[in-house]
Amino acid sequence: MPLSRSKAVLRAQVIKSLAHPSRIQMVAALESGERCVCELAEVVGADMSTVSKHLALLKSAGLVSVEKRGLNQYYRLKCPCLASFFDCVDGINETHSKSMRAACAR
Amino acid sequence: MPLSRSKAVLRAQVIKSLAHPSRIQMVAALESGERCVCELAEVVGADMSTVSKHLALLKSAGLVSVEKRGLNQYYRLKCPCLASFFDCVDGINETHSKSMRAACAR
DNA sequence: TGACTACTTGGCTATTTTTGCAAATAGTCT
DNA sequence: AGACTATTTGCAAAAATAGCCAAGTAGTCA
Repeated sequence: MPLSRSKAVLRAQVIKSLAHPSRIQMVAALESGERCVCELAEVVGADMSTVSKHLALLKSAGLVSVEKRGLNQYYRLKCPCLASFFDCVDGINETHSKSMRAACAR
Repeated sequence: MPLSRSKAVLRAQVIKSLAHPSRIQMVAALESGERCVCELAEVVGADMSTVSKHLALLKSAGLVSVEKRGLNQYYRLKCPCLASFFDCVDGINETHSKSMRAACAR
């Protein structure tokens, strides 16, 4: 039985939220602990308003949570499985770049 | 040390290739074995040309490989880790929908 | 209260992605 | 060769994303 469209849409919402280099860098930064928006803006080198929108996306996908302390909003990862998720992605890239090199050498 | 931009871009290429409901349905269908383009078009309910383009994307990201036999192009998954990848995604969705319900009940 | 800092939101433009139709390509079969 | 099937490619329109600036909100601190 094929995966239903609605389940595919739910998966896509989460995956889309990770489908941007800046958001991937932000998540990677959050793997070592919570960060406020301006720290993440520093990490990715973008306008704070842009970073804030990226974070809103990650939040609505359920990947991060926020806590306000003083003037700052501290974002943190909600889900411990992302490390293995990225391992899988990196593995695909390694395999793929190898097969690309082999194809070019041919 | 933060994740470099170039590594984040590489990860994003793979993740983007999965960031669409139709492509997710296609990958799910391929989990039970190879499929030709017209079978996958049936699964997602889209024009075959559209499906062909989705598949080209998955291929260039290194997720699938193709083999031509007769008139058909048979696509298959290149990477066994996708199941756990989607488990992680589904887990995020479950956690998130629970917290959404809790927020609404409040 | 007023100045200041951290952040979010609105608005706008630019870019990227998605889609189907039509045309081109490639293999099969008589 | 000619008809037929499966797939890919070119094109153009529509939709979704990303980015920045400016303006608004909220907490802090003198």
